[in-house]
Amino acid sequence: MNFNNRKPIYVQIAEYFLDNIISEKYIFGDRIMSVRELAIQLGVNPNTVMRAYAYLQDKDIIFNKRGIGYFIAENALKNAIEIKYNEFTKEELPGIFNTMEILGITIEDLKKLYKNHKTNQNENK
Amino acid sequence: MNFNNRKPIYVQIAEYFLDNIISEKYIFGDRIMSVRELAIQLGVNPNTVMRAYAYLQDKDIIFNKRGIGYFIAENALKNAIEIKYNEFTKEELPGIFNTMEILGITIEDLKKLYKNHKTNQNENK
Amino acid sequence: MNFNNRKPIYVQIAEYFLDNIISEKYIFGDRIMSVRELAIQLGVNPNTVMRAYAYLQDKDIIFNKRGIGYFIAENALKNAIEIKYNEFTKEELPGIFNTMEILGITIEDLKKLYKNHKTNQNENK
Amino acid sequence: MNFNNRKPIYVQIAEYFLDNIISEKYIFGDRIMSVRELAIQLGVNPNTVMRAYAYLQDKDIIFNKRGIGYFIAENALKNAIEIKYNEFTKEELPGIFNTMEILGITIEDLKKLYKNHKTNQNENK
DNA sequence: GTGGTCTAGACCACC
DNA sequence: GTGGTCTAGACCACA
Repeated sequence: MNFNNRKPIYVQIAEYFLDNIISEKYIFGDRIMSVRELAIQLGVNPNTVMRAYAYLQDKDIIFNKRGIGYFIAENALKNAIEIKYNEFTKEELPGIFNTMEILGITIEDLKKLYKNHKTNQNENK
Repeated sequence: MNFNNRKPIYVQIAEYFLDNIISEKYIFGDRIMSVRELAIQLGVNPNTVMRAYAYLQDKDIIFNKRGIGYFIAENALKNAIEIKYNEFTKEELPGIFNTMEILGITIEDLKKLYKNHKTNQNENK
Repeated sequence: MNFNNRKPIYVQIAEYFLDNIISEKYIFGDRIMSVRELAIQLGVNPNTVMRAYAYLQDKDIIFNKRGIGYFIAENALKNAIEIKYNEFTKEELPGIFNTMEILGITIEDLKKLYKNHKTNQNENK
Repeated sequence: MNFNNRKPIYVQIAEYFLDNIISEKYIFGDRIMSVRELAIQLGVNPNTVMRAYAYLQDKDIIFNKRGIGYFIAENALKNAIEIKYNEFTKEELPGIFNTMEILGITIEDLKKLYKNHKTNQNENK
């Protein structure tokens, strides 16, 4: 995983799980890596992973069996979608729409930018 | 001006000028408020305003006449648009498009969300 | 490090890093002193160091790992040379050449002055 | 006269006189513009001109006849050369030589840069 | 009056 | 521990 500097690392870790739960790579009951393991794999301080897990646990995305590990919760999929969707529409979109108006970018323009985005993505594969 | 907590104040001050330059409320040659003046008006420390002005000067949006004050630079409009546009397409859009794919949101869905956004905006007026 | 009064301290700190990157005393990946550490060592306020670091980061000379510290960036050498060279040829040389013409100093004269300079340097060692 | 922002305006005004005295456009006994006149012509605060004149008077480059005006002093040429030369060799050159060493620029390189400089100058005429 | 630099010290988020 | 932002207040050069 490559971290960018615009968001806290622990947030990026949490998002990684949210995304993979939504795309159902992780499903109810799956055990996820231990804090220590993941920290080593990511080259990151265990506290940072811990913080991501604490966040996910708080949101009912994962749960903890003491002494055993962390597991995907029953409502993980539903909750993950809800979190992501709310964040998207309430936190991100207003700013985006605002900027679009200031710059005079229309939804049609956005469509073109989206196509470019997809093209670039495929090229980098 | 109301500050939100998600971004540093000095960034929000700089953005205020960028936005108003793009909408041509400020044009080439206009003098902007002195550091002290604006600081008092915003209820903020002069250093904080200074930081915003230093950023804008570095980006060729404003320039300084010694002992007199800050003025909108000749290429302010061009540069402001460039900064805002790059910020938008390079920093914000990729994340947005990513989230849209994960959540299965299409450009058509976005259009609807945009209409809602506009409606809410008008209601709050 | 001894500061002179002709330039702001934060500029002199930044130049110290530029020079040492160019002479390859600092290379890609090296961690530099933390803001606080360097501030104490130089007997200077952390804000002043911070300002130098912010400048260097903006110019892609150093980068930050969150919560860990600042490191020499990959293109630090290239960028540092470019900055220094541009500063030299665009800002300093024109004035120098102008003064030389007014005073009737030739490049040959300069060569002699350079030799004196080197001699004095060695005597002071 | 176009001012640049790297030096105080009053210094640039003083330098204008020094240069023109050295090139003997102004000679002993010439009356120079009054403070007010020059201030208006330059679009500058009279205090700023006053400061330049005070500096020049202090260095025995000009003198004042009360109620009449400022005049070029007898030893203006000699003094102007001395000031300019000292400043050049003591203040400017050491820094230049230093930078040259850091960047690995030789006197031969400088010769080429000087030729470019002259070429550009002629093109702009 | 203008900006520019600096200090001292606080508080916060993050690792 | 790390950086980042902000305040309060000082001092200075310059116009």
